[in-house]
Amino acid sequence: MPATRVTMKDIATACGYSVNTVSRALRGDTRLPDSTRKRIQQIARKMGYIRNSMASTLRSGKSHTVAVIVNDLHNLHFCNMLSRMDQSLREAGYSMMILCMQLNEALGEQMIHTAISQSVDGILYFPYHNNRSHIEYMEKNHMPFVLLDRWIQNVVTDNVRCDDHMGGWLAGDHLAQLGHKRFLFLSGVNQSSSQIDRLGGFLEAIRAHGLSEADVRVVSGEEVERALELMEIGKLLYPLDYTGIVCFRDEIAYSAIQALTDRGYVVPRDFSVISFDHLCGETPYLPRVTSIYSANEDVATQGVQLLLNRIAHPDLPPQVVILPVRIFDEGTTAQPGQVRKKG
Amino acid sequence: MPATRVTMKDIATACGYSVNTVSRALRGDTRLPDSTRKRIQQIARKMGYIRNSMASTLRSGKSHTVAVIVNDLHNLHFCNMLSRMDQSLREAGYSMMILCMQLNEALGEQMIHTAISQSVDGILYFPYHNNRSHIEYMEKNHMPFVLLDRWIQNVVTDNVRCDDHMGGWLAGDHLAQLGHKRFLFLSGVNQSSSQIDRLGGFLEAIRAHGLSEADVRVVSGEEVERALELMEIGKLLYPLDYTGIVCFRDEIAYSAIQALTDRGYVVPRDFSVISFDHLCGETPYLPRVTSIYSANEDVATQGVQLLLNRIAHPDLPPQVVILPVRIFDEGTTAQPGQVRKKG
DNA sequence: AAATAGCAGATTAACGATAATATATACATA
DNA sequence: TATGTATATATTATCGTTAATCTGCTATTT
Repeated sequence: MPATRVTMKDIATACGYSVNTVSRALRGDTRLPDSTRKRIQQIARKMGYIRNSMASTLRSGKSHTVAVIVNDLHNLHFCNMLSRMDQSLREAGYSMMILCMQLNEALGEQMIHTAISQSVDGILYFPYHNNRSHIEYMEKNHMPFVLLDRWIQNVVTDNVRCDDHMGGWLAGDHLAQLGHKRFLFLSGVNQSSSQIDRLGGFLEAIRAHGLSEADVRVVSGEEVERALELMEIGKLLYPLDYTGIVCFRDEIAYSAIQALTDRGYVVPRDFSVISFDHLCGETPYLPRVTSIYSANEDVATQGVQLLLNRIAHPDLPPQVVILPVRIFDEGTTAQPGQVRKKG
Repeated sequence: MPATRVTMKDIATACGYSVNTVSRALRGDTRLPDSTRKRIQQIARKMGYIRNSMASTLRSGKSHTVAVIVNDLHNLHFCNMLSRMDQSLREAGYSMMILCMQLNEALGEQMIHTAISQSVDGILYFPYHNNRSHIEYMEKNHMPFVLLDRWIQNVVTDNVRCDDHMGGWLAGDHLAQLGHKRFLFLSGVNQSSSQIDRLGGFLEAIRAHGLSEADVRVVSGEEVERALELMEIGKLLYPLDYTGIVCFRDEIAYSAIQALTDRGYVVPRDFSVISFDHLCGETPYLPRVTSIYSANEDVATQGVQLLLNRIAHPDLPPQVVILPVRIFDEGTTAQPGQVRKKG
């Protein structure tokens, strides 16, 4: 084995054709006679040839690679979607490059920079905060992209997300119908569109049941502070007689239920807990929480679809896909009982 | 804004230097006068220049990118490590490319192929089965690589893993010391070195307590069959009077505890459960299971270290790092009580 | 038989960067 | 003054591939 990689030139000399003919044979150009094409392909295989994508991309301008820019690899919600995207993209002949901001959206521009530098054909972007600048950076560089999961204020662009408003409405309607009158809304990071929509839908639903915004206490905190906030649930709840707890995402619900259980409360006897994502549907070992399911796999596949479409047709008008949601009852909600400490 | 990307040539014409000088300035070559370098850098920034990595890699032969080949993105154990690796690599000036086999190791060769095609400088490889062929493929192509988490029979190469034998020993010693006499060992996929080592260590420990292999029932199953297998725990356990359950990884333990609880058993009163990974240490919302902690973050950082070292010094002798393990008691083990159904 | 079209394949010129080499100037040395 | 040395920059070749263009040759048309 030589120390350097086999190139098309090597194949060309080995089989007596020109480099160009080898290139076309290996790309499956049908304008070559079948016999020639097959012979070259066979020799290439025998020589262990591996195409140099750098050269190919440099010359052709197409990398057949898509970057996915994501916030956090610890988050199962994201990981599940990444897995699906990887599959969809591979099926379409694309590679996926994962770029992770490690919860620090300031790195977002750097990630986009890397993606452009690597000549990706497009970007699947999961916005975190409600931040325009990264969008503008992609636009400035003529990079096709699709926003996933959330929307950004005043940005009209390709976007795939779930019907968060409807999700919030379903949660509110569910709890109100059970008879709950006061609520704790444990939200995630401020200013994300998901949070605004879910809360909005929730309020709309309870208003329809004769309740008002005054009956909801919204607690929000940065990811890192979540645990701390939750430690105070007991304090927040008891004097105000909340019985319904709405969590912005399942992980918050897990922690909330844990905190409640640790304090001797029983779910759903003392508190009803409802959440979003329904992670346990996809990942069997996770705790089961009544949750609004938002078809993550569709966000992934449709996102890929939209992006590939955008790459092929840069001048199409922006397309927005809003996916339906439904509620999965896993038994963590019930009619309100009396709120009290056990034992 | 022009429709095409800004190149070094554009910068060169804009500032009156040659392309070569621009290239050196942007790479921070100190043999250029400070004034020139800074001026060029500033102009480049103002023009929104983004280096074309394809061209750079093609010419220089270095991509400053490392591929991580992993099995499954749904697995938190992997995701946690990916996150760390991403961090370590970025700090060292490298990018990370994640390639996922989707639990199908047959795709492994294809992943390596992709990595080589993308001119990565090295590969961090998580072996799944005990399979030599992929290793040989990397060697044949002179690709620096480090095996992570597991070792492969008869393969001597850079390798970072935890002391699985000691881990198994700790688990066995812990349960035997509590007084357990019969065990169920719920293993993951067959033939992985982790499983062999953990089981080996476990057996060694219980032998030291006067017990034997006959006291252990090993149940193994492919990932996909895990759920099914676990549904039979009740059947397997009761007639044979097992009280100690060792799970190959935390997710199996979660499912096992769930299955036991569903059947009316109480952990640890009826069964002691011990496991490996201690995921709940890193991911707070996960169920707490007494578990052998294997310093995942060190596997990640040391793996990166070894690989970068190997890239820099291809002729060093192979290096193996075995990381220490310790037990975290989360209260799912206790002295054996009577095994019986509740209610 | 001349003109045309189609085919198989070769030749040449990029893509955008970096490495190797060359040049021109300024200054120091003998 | 001639020579050497360092500095600052330019010129040229090259990485491996693909795109555009070109050359023969054979077969078909008129």
